Order: sequence, then C-alpha cells, then structure tokens
Amino acid sequence: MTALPQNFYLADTAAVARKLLGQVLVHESAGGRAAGIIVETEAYKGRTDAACHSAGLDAPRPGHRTEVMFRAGGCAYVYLIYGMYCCFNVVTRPAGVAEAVLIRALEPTEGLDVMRTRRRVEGERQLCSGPGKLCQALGITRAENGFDLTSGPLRILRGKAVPDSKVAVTPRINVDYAGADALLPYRFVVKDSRFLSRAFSQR
DNA sequence: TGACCGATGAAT
DNA sequence: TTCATCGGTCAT
Repeated sequence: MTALPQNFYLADTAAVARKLLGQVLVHESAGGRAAGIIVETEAYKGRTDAACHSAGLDAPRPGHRTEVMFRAGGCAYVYLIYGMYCCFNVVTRPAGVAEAVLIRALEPTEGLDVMRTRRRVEGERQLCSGPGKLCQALGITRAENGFDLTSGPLRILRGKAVPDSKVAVTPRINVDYAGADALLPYRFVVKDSRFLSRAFSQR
C-alpha cells in the first residue's frame, strides 16, 4: 500500500473527510506497528466554523495549539482534550487555511495485540471506536503533532474506496457549544461498521 | 497568576 | 447520566 499524496489533502475539507473513509492510518513506533481502516471522520472548516479550534483566526498565532492547522494539508494536528486524551486530526487545504479532519474511529487491522496492551482492553470493538481510544491504541500523542502524513512513522495509506451507498452523513458529536454550526452535516461514517464511536441509526 | 472548560471515555 | 482530570486559553 502506498501513502496518499499531499494533493489529496488540499481539497475541500468535507470532501477530504468523506474520501478518508476506507483509507488506512498506520503508526510505526517503539511499541510496534499498528493500523486500522478509517470508518468515521468529521470536518472542521476553519475561520467561519464555530466548532473549529481555529474559529475566528485569520493568521497563525505562535505558540497557539492551532498553529499547525495553518500549514499546507497533509500533516497531523494532535491536541489534548479533557486533560487526559489526545485527538488526531489531518490538516487540510493549502497553507494559510486552518482546516482539519478529526479521525473518530478505525477498524483495527494490524497490531491488535499492541493495541490491547496500550488500551488495557480485549475486545476489538473497544480498541479504536472513538477519537481518544484510537490515539491510545496507535500510540499517538502530542509528540506526533505536525508530523508529515505522506512519509515517516505516521502515515495514511490508500485503502479501498467506500461507495456512497455505504456512507452516512450526520451532524458532529459533542459540539453543542457551536450553536447553529453544530447542525452542519460534517460527520461521515461507514454505516454498517461495527467499529464506530456510536452506532449509526436512521433518523 | 488564576479561573474556566472541553472535538472523551468509562462507570453507573 | 455522571464525573474524573488537567492543559490550553484567555482574562486579570
């Protein structure tokens, strides 16, 4: 499998979030190699999106956590949430536009034992079914913030395309604070996956 | 220097 | 539904 080219990440952020379904996130680290198929994503559209960390920002602010979001697409944005979990995002769009895609769930495919050790749980459905969980399972921390995703230890490889018939679009999770923007259709899931952060159901 | 709070997860 | 837990962010 070959890594997705940087070009892939420069397009519209919601389109990238959709196209990331089915691609494969890999991390090779001291603990071992672990990987999974992306089954759930969310788009965060920068300046005008009240749910986005870079909401209202026109330019990078040195030292601010959103600094890497202003880089050209194709690198990692990792931040700490609730004082205890990391969330992994893919930076999108050309340099200067601070948008990103949050990876919310993976179907584990490689390194399940390493994941079990890191997560301290057995069931494969519990390994990567949430943004904090998948970072723990793959050993992704803020040390990986800014990493290039087209080469190096943290990469996204081209997997199998997911047809539209298997994709559902919903509002994003836990962004109620964003008012009307919380209703935007920016969450993409593989409908029938058993590995989502929460099961998809109609209506 | 300090107060506030969250793109979560796990237990209840 | 509740809460653990603490760094980032912004207001003093």
